[in-house]
Amino acid sequence: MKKDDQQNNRESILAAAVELFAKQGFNGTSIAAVAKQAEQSKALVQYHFETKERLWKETVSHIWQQRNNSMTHYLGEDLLTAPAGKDHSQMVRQLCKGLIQFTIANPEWVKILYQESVIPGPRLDWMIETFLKTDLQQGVDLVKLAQSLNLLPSIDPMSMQTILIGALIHYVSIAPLTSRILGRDMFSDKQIDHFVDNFILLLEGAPPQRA
Amino acid sequence: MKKDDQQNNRESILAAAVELFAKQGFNGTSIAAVAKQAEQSKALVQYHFETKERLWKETVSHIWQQRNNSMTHYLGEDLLTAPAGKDHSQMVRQLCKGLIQFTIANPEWVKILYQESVIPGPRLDWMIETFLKTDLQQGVDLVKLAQSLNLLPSIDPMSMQTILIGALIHYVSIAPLTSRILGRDMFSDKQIDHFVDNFILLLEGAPPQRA
DNA sequence: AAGGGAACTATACGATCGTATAGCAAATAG
DNA sequence: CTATTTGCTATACGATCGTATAGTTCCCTT
Repeated sequence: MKKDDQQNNRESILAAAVELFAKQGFNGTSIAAVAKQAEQSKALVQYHFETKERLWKETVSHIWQQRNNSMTHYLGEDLLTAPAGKDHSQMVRQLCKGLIQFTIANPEWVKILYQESVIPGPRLDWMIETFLKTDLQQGVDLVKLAQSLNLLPSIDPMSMQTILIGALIHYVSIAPLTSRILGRDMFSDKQIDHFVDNFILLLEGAPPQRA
Repeated sequence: MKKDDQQNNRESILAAAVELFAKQGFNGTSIAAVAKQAEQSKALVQYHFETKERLWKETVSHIWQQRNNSMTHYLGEDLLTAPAGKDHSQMVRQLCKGLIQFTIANPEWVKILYQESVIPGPRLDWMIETFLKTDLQQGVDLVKLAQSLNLLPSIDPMSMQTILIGALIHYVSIAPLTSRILGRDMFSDKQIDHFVDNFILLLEGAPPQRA
């Protein structure tokens, strides 16, 4: 029963760290706060993770691992198992909704990305080498695949990826804010559908003028 | 000579605070660090700004004020003084390039926005009430104006605003990161033009398929 | 030139930060 | 059954955090 307890305690600390690091960032999160959130002693946190930096790295790795698992769940099925027939509009819809819902279900990595990408330093260096290089390549590859299936406009893939990810992530990032200002729940299916519908109109080539 | 000195010292502290709060966030920035950056004593910072929260609020206000001044410079002229003739593509181009270059010239507010929008709390509440409500409304109004001039696709203005701002801000936000990964300077005119050109292709309705 | 107030300094407070270390109980190995 | 390792705790360290307060300098007013 000892090993199990250790795993449970370790994981509960990690889960608490995920929540706090994503919400408050590296500097805003103290080891004591993580310990309190996990209902463990501060000393135990340091026993399992040695230093704050190591705790942070393990936390980010954990977030990215969850993210990658979840990603295949949200995107893999729809895009790859139905490559042929279907309505184009429906497939783009699935892709965009998948990306948004995936981001809503996994908001931590976006928060970490936006918090750390702004601060040059060893943490950003580590993230770039460990995750972001690969991520960028995979994102561009996904766009290329979608373009080859005529799901996305055939503009420069790198630019297309920036626009796609930028628009969708931005929607999710400021959704809590927009919700409060507008008094609507931007995370509701209805609002997401509305946004995606309009985004698709744009992707399919809604002209600036009808004339 | 006393008033002048006071102004200078106060402003040098504010300038230092702008830099540090944008780069490191509220929690990551200490009063001592601001003082050191401004080459002033820590006590002087507290004399002028009382508490850290007040310093932060004045800093954010200062950032937004600069931002609003700069905004009219980057957008006001091009859009409003040439409402009639001109090539449509050229005007959208001006609008997009203007927004990107404006964001590059004023990166602080985006950093503050993305850092704080993620953390629910009194600071976000204050920002929403003081700036963000107005900002959102103005953004949507700008899109409506552009749409009425046939500069942007006539989809839902709110969605259009999210896509436009999201894509452009995202480009700037991860530009340092992309630059390092790809080995190109994404802040160079050449790269910005390339991105904007492709974005315009999308806005003008590059179809998913040519068939 | 006397007085008052504004700009600024020196110094110290308690709290909390991340880290270090010594010890303890229980499980496991020999 | 003893010895060693493992999971965990108790406690304390120096540094730095934001804040508080008393004092000093110097311009401006009258």
